[in-house]
Amino acid sequence: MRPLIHPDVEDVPVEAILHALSDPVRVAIYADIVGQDCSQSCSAFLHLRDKAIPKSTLSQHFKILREAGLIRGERRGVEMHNTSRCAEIEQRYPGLISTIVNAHNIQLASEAKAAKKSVKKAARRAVLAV
Amino acid sequence: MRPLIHPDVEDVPVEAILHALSDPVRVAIYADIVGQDCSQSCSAFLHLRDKAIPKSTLSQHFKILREAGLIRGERRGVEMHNTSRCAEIEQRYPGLISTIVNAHNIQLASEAKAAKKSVKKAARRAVLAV
DNA sequence: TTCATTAGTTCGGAATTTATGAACTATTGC
DNA sequence: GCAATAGTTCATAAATTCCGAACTAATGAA
Repeated sequence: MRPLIHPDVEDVPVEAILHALSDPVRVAIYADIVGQDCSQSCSAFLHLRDKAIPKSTLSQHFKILREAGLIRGERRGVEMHNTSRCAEIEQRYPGLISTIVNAHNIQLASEAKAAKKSVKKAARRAVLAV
Repeated sequence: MRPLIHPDVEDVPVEAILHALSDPVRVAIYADIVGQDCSQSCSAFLHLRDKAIPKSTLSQHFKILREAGLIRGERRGVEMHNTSRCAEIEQRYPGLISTIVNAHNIQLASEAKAAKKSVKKAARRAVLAV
């Protein structure tokens, strides 16, 4: 097995970072890792496993996040420990990570709101249908 | 010819914005359009035409930027007038556009520096080779 | 040690996306 | 009308991404 690649943040073009975070599964994973304040983490993917994302795909996603300099992965025995490298990126591209994660959270919030509304609408329809 | 699509910013997921800006040609175009303060613009692409980017490809790039809600395109006679929709995006995702454009500029600056260095190195090599 | 289990990677081909030349549309000016 | 210009669309070639199957590497139990 090849060793994991962790590029110097200086060598990562912004496009690579944006590309890494332009996938819904990857932003979700990344926001999750950043969210738990760079501390513990067994693998942010257990709750994604349910969503039927095959592990080979997840492995690729983690690789892309790693090679965009976004996360650091360390083998801990049989499993992987992933931590965010936000401090390093902050140094090179100030504000980038926090605004993106923030935007992602805004989106999650508005999705949740929309879902609630559509439930209400469905309920209203159900009432009208009686 | 189909009419141009300009989605409501509310309907654009962050991923679409990040994806649109994860291409070197597109960030360059977009940074350029944002750069000229949402005012004039004939088409930010004249200087890219030199770089041998075919016009069908450029057309696609503009389409992707438009459909990510990043720019507004208006036909003005035979040509296109493109303006940034940064104010609308700022409202929904505060700071997102400015930090990304900023990061892009930081990268351009460091690339310019690296290029200068490598010129100096080449010059040094040339001297040593005499 | 050997076997089984768990976590993750790698490989290869299918599915999807992107790039681009050629043909087309729409507008302007002659 | 015709020619020129700016941009779009279409079809297909090229590049990416997805994902199942096979593999590796570490752990624990027998």
